[in-house]
Amino acid sequence: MAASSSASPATLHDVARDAGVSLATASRSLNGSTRKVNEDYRQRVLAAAARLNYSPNFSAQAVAKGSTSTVALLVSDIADPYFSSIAAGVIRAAEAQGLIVTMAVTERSTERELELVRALRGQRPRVMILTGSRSDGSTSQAALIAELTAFARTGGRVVLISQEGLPFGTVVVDNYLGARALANSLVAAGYRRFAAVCGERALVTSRDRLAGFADGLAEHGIAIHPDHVVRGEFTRDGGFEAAAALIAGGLDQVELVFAVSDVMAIGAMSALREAGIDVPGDIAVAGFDDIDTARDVTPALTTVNIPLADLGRRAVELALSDATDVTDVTDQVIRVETRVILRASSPPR
Amino acid sequence: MAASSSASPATLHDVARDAGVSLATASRSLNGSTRKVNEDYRQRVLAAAARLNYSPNFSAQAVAKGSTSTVALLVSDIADPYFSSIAAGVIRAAEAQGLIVTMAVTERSTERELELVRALRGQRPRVMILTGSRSDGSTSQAALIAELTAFARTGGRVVLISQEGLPFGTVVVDNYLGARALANSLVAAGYRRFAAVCGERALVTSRDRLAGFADGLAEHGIAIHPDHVVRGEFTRDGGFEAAAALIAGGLDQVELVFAVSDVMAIGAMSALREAGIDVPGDIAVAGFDDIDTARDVTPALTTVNIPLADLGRRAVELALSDATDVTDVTDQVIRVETRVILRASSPPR
DNA sequence: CTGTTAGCGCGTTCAA
DNA sequence: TTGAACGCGCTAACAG
Repeated sequence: MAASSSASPATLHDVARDAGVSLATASRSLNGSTRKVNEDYRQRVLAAAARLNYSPNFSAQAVAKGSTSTVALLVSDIADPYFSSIAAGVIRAAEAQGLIVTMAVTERSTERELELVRALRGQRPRVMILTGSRSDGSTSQAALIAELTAFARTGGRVVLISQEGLPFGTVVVDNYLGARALANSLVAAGYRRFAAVCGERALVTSRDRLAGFADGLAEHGIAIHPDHVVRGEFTRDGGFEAAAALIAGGLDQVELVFAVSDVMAIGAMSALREAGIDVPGDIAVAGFDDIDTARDVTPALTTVNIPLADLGRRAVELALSDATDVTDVTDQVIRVETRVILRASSPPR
Repeated sequence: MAASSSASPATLHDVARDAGVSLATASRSLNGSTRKVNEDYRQRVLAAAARLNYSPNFSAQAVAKGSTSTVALLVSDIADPYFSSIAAGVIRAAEAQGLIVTMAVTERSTERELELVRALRGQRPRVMILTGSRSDGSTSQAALIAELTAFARTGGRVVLISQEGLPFGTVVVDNYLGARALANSLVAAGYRRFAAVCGERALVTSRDRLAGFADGLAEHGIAIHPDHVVRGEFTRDGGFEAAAALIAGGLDQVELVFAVSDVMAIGAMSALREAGIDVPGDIAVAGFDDIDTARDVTPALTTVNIPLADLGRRAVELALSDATDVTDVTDQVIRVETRVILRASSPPR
């Protein structure tokens, strides 16, 4: 008996031999779409497979068939609840179709994103889903589009979850309208003096939300003083630091701080708390996304709901919908509704 | 010119032809570990590859080499911050090694877990990492072990993040000791009357933490009244409902509620708040895990820190450490330290 | 150092 | 229906 040296997995060949049938018959019994195999043989093959603990080699299947069952998912940061909720939706939808999900993390770097897309192409995934705000002006952007286009041209499906405008299937969140609706609701609740905590200027998501919010206020003749618009990283800590800067700069009579994401809003709330400022007693806060924890912080966070898991699900559906007719559908867009959620962090005043 | 019908990706063969060299030379230029290729040729191959937008086919490479660069990761729920933080650690460590991560979600079902492990074997991953509490007594457990053993026997590495005891590499969190230390700290802070919010009885993690907590109290002659131990799903909502049951059953003079996970603790805090019970004024709360949001809820949550991202990183390291010498190391165990973090949800009394 | 050739594990034609 | 043979894209001997 050989030593404990690792044996290699049983192959289809082994199964066929063990069952006393041909390779082709074994293949057909184990996978063959339309089964046209004698039931006796089938059973013998199945038994042999079980006996040998056979597991089909996906790589070999992919090479033989010329296609995989893989969905590649690119996120900025999987520990961020925004992305992890979307990922949950993607994975659930993919698994329902028998697809495997591979995941890569850009850590919010557009260069890294490009690298990863390049690498991911090697997997020959059926679908590539990119999530995370586009940031324009980056030098990688053109290269990224080229890479994605090359992928799409060779039969791959690309779906973006973010902003429209790129020539690929896109699941779009109407950040502008959502933020404008939020502004309107907050004005209706009696707020008049606002500050904003934003991400970096190039981030389209952040920019759209700020613009929507500002325009919503403008409808009521309200403007945010430029000193009251502070920027930081698009993370919890970024929100914390931006809010700290805001506090240091003097809050004047600001009544409500709008953060362009819940994650930033939660960071901002922590900063306010640490500065001894009561929320919402001294100052109210609102965010955007409606991540799970938005309802669990105290006070519960006013925000704009996005059906995050749905985003992921619909991205998969969009990708899989039109395997045919790729000509015109390439730039298909699904628009997802947002909904203002008023909670205790912005009581009527 | 052909229609817009999707062309197939350029192959190595195409590149070789375009560069005017042999297949082997092209292969060596593009991947060959120890480069022993004339620089002129190399450049020509690289240029051809760029021109044709060549991307190596990982599946074909895997078939030819007989091994992949894949890490398969199994989690209970990627939207749960506990798992998403671990996943972040796994992905970061894997990407640093040039490995691709595939992810599957069990949705806390042991049957589903078994199915997925079976399916994942088809990928021939180098490593399979399972996270999530073992739950004993499940009928799938034996089959799961068999499946994992088969995988390990054919050269795969298995690493569990959870409880030790299974014959695979394991990253172990000392739940028992951590909970006991927490109990001691809370008694030192002046608490005497406790309730516990737990997961289902079969979940080893939940059980270990409860046992540690109870034993820690016992050192001080304190016991938790059986009526004050409530159970629910190992989720935020499970914590909410368990706490609601606790409230309905009468809190008597309970001073602190210990939830066996932060996620449950946060659910419990919401239930308490909704019942008009002030935390920590009326009743204190403590959790376990130290997920990111633990510090952002109000009051900030007392808990036991686990270095979650590190868990993932160390699991990858453990898996990759001993490709040799598989005999004795198979059941290698890495023990991770925990640390009590007292926060505002359990002020001294 | 280069090119030729034989596989890797499997799907799928094509005859039988 | 079944089986033999070829090919998928690539790596790794082997020979030049």
